[in-house]
Amino acid sequence: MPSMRLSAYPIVNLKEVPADAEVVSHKLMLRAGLIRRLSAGLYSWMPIGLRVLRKVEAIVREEMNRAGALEILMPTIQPAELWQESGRWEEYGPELLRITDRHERAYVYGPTHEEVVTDIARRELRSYRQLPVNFYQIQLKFRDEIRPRFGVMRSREFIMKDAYSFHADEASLDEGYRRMHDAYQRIFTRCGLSFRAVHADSGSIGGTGSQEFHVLAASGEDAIVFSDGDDYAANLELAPALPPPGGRPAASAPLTEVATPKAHTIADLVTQLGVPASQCVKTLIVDGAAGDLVALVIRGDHELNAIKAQKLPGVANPLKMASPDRIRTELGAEVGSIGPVGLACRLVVDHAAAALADFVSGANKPGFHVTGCNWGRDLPEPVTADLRNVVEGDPSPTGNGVLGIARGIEVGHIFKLGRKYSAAMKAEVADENSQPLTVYMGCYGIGITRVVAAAIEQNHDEAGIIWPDPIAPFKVLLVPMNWLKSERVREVAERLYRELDAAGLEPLLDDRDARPGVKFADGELYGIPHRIVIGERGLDAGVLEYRHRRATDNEEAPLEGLTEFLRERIRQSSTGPA
RNA sequence: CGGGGUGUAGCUCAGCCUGGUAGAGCACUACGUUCGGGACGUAGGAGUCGCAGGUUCAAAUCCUGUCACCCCGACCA
Repeated sequence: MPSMRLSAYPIVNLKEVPADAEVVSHKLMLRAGLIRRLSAGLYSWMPIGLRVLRKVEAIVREEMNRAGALEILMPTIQPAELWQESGRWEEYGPELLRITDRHERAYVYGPTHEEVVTDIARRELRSYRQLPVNFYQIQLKFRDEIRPRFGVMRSREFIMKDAYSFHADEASLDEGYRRMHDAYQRIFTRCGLSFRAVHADSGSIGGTGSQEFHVLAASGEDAIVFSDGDDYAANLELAPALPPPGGRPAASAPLTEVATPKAHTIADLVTQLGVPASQCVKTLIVDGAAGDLVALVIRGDHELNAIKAQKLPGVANPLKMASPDRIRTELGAEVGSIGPVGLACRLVVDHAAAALADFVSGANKPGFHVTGCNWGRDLPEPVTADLRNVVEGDPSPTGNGVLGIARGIEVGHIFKLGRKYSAAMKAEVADENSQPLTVYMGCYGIGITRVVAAAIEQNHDEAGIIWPDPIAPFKVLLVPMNWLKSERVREVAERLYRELDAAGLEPLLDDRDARPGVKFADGELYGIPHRIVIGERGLDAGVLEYRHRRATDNEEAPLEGLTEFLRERIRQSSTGPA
């Protein structure tokens, strides 16, 4: 990529951030002038931002090619017929931007390309001997998000690398999936990011296996569960909560009704009755699949896991909380004082709640709760299930170690699709007996634009961005002091700029007539990892000053052989992500 | 979609309640001083007050409509 002189760069960076920026990456990208907003969820990439984007793309492209995938480019606009054929014209909902051309023909602006690529496959692929094959592209997508936010992190238009593999059998699909998994590991490692591959819910796209790749960052939107005992990692939605070890303690207290005026929450109970939340039980009423109601019982200190709950037989999917009116008329209870005792409703009890003795719950009577409640004595032995989110310290489902929870930003997702699209769209090849064989598919995405934002979320400080070397827009920032007046500084700076440029170290020369403080501050905002200061002071001693963006002190750098010096520093800072 | 909020200079915002013909800081231009951690002075340019209608002698300000943008919301038992 070409190097650059800042005097030729017209984009002014901002001291104050536009009021609508909430997350750091959005603020910093705006401040540094990497992106500019055009409209809700639509951003232009400015020169320096584009450089970063291109670097990520280049790494992705190299690793996809290395993994044997073939790059193609499919249109962003797709005919509605394909979506009608796959069934997603109805399924996809308002996120799908539907457009009509001058002939009143229906199109969509593609939010993803399964249909188009499957269409390519069924036209081009004739024989099982052409399999397996993996087509990928790096292309714009559009998803009409209800509420685009966080800048480029959740925008409506974004750049995605999407790959689709086609296989003759499941073993081949497994193998292709594994290759993509390995390629993703290499991609995010090469980007210099700290990340985790986690087991995921395959959700609406369907299919059998799926993993998400998350960049770890405190501001991440997703909770990721991982074990300290092995490499188990999963989405919070998916992590199973094991039943507590050991049996249930014996009942020791009598069932007692207590007045609890104005206690509507577990927190109220804790303060009014002086019991820990873990001795309370909450009873949530949800719609059943058959139009009935189902009561879900979990411990007071736990949270309901909607994904787990809606997978229960007899529970409406998607999960829907019952309306207070229905609860009143059909169960004769008020929200806020519901309990399992004597409730005229099917009960499903979380393992942890089922292991309680002498617990507290609602009395199904406004203003009253019951204490000393016991399964098998005051009410039947419960039907149990896993209903809750795991919490820190729960045992790992693999049996090794305990679980911790971290936050992550989803930047990649790999799926085994199976035959969902190939069957719907008749993507068939001839098998060894010339019989039609419906192909197996996998799909693999990386949010390229989101990777850029995630890299910033993970790597920044008060002063600005700290790019990992491999995706930094420039590797080296040259800051000449007293640029206008000192001919000596100017000569050295020019020489070094040409030298570093020729060596491929992508220098950015700050040749603006600006005060040093401004140059330093801007350099830190931009996050250029390696900085060289050229000043009279150093030149007198025959040296330059070097400082890594993460360092707090300067060190000497040689005037002669600077290229080698920097190569070594770059090697060091590229080896390990922070 | 429901609820709330905001549209005034490139950016951040004041002015609106109580109508009288538009301001500050940053940014920008010119000159001078300054110059190793976001300088200072002087002078200056820049705004259809989102848009349309209405009320009024007079509207950024009041009324109606409209558009755009932002925030919150399905974990309450």
